[in-house]
Amino acid sequence: MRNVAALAGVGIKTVSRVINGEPNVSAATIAKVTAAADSLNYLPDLHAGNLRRSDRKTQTLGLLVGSVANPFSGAVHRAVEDVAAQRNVAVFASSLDDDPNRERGIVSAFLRRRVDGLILTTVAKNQGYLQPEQEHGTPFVFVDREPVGVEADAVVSDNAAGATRATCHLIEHGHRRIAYLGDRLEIQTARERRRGFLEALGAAGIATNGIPMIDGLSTEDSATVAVAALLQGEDPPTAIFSSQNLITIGALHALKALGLHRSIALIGFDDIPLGDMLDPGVTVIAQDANAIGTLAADLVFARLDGDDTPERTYVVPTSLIIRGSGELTPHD
Amino acid sequence: MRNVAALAGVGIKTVSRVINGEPNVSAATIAKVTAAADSLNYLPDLHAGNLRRSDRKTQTLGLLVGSVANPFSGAVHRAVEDVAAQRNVAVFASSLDDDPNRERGIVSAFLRRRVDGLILTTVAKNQGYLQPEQEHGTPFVFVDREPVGVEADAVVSDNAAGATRATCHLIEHGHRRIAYLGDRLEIQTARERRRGFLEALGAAGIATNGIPMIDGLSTEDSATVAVAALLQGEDPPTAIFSSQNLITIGALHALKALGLHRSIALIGFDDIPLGDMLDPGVTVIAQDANAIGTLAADLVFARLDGDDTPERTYVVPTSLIIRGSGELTPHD
DNA sequence: GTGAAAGCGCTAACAT
DNA sequence: ATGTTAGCGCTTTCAC
Repeated sequence: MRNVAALAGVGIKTVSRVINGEPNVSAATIAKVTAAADSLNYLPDLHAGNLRRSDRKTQTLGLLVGSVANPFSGAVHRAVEDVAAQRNVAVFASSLDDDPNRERGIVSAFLRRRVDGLILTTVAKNQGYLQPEQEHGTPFVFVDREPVGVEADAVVSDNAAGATRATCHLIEHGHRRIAYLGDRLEIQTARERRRGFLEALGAAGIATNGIPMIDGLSTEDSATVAVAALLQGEDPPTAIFSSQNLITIGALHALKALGLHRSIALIGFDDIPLGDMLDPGVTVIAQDANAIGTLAADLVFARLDGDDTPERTYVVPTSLIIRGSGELTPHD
Repeated sequence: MRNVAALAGVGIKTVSRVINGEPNVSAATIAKVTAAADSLNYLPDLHAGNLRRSDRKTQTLGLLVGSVANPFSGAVHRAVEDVAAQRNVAVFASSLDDDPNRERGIVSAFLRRRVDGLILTTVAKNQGYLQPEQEHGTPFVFVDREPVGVEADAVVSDNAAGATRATCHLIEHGHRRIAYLGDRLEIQTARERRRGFLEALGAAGIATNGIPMIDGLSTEDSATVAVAALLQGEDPPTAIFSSQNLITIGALHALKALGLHRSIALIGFDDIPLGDMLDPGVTVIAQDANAIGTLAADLVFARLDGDDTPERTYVVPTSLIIRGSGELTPHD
């Protein structure tokens, strides 16, 4: 900036004014400064400016998701980016892999870089460690899972209701012996979906003891193995409710390998890519990742703009997408 | 930091030494400073430090991809992040949507934030605008597409060879009338894959005039429409080579809607999710997104570590994954 | 082993 | 309409 000022033959503050589009600079001066800046390929240092700027905003957001390689996370990320881009805000993205030990390290890496706000999918038992930073004024929005130990906005799917809907759909198609495939119980959404499943069975008067329930599935392969064992064991289920996209894909592999994909019903929570192209199509409870990401970003910016209404949890509805696999009956 | 120094009863420089793990501080002082920092929830400001630090490294990388919601981009992103995380480097990710007008804006947003290096999938005709920044010492690595107008490292798939391989595979299965579905010709990879396709036909002595070739497909829907028209027109092909994952998915929809998915052969460039679960399975030329991302990140860090060997392009091999759709014959 | 002073690139506050 | 001075939070340099 000094060099630009020297080349343009003006003071450094005038350059600052031109760069930031501040008023009270003559057109001739603007032209001189712009020309000098261009010829030197000058790009202002956002962080140096921020150091002294009164609002202290870095125009940066931190986003923590399950994995940037996961389609659900990717869709959320994209929605957040689109909102942020309109305000010239850049987005840091990190993958958590549902590892509670990485959580604090990643958050602190964001905070050291003085992000203006954070959008987080967390997995640690408690997010109380964020409280000092929150009091300091940094807004947090949790997505997919609600925080524990700190009051903050959260955007989640209606996990229990969606699971109930899926289960009722299977029951309506005549199923009584429905297996449940779940993620690790540390994860809040897994517990919610599990609860919704059990409530549907209860409401239909189906005894839940003896129902095959497998928790703790965290990878596609573990689901494939578990489902294969289940279907080849005694008294196999006539339908399966799978509570997460990778688990659904694992279950599909097992069903296909055993040639049972046209006889055992399946509904998955979370849509899967090309679910409409399989035979039968895969019936799912779809989350609206785009709506979730957009809302989360809007909330962060609203807080940054001074919104100080009480923190709350926003529930984004899921939808049942009927494609065939969930409509198989026990007699197929 | 001042507050920490005051609370610990030491000078500010001593706090700096403790935070950065510099030597020549007594154990007792370290303990005092650490306690003070903890009680104040102190987190150093990375950018303020960087302003005066001699190496001027922000521990930040910029990544520009097609879209963070695209599975290929997501896999590249994840690989880059994993390499960066080992060095405590955070990653900015932005989506380009193959829009040349957005390219410079995003790059300049990264540069204003003084990223240490850039990994870019570009689409503008020319990247000469990066030259001043490159001379200034910022390393660039291009992924998926080579740059024009600037000498820089690039990591690409063997696009032409992969397309040739796919086409030969179809020819070996008896096809002579093979349709080509391509992305917009502004995109370098699209041109390379097109070239590979034509070379395979030429080598087999198949006349290329009259072969149905459709370029400029950029969305799934446009591919569906184009393929439907192609198959219902006069003299339809017996096989299709699709040059990109979204196009392949669009083609699959058209084939299925017309009930031709078991009679028209199809090979796609780029793997697609659940390609193994469809019926028939989708034969593809798969890119190794993980290898591409890892190599690109390794190259950026090598440059940052002082590697000054000549810039070059690295070619990552693709692989043919046989699943059924590419092995249908003209008589099926 | 420790601290004081200067300065990184920029903006706020106050001149002129 | 423009420039000057101080200072953001930190590291450098150098003195103690």
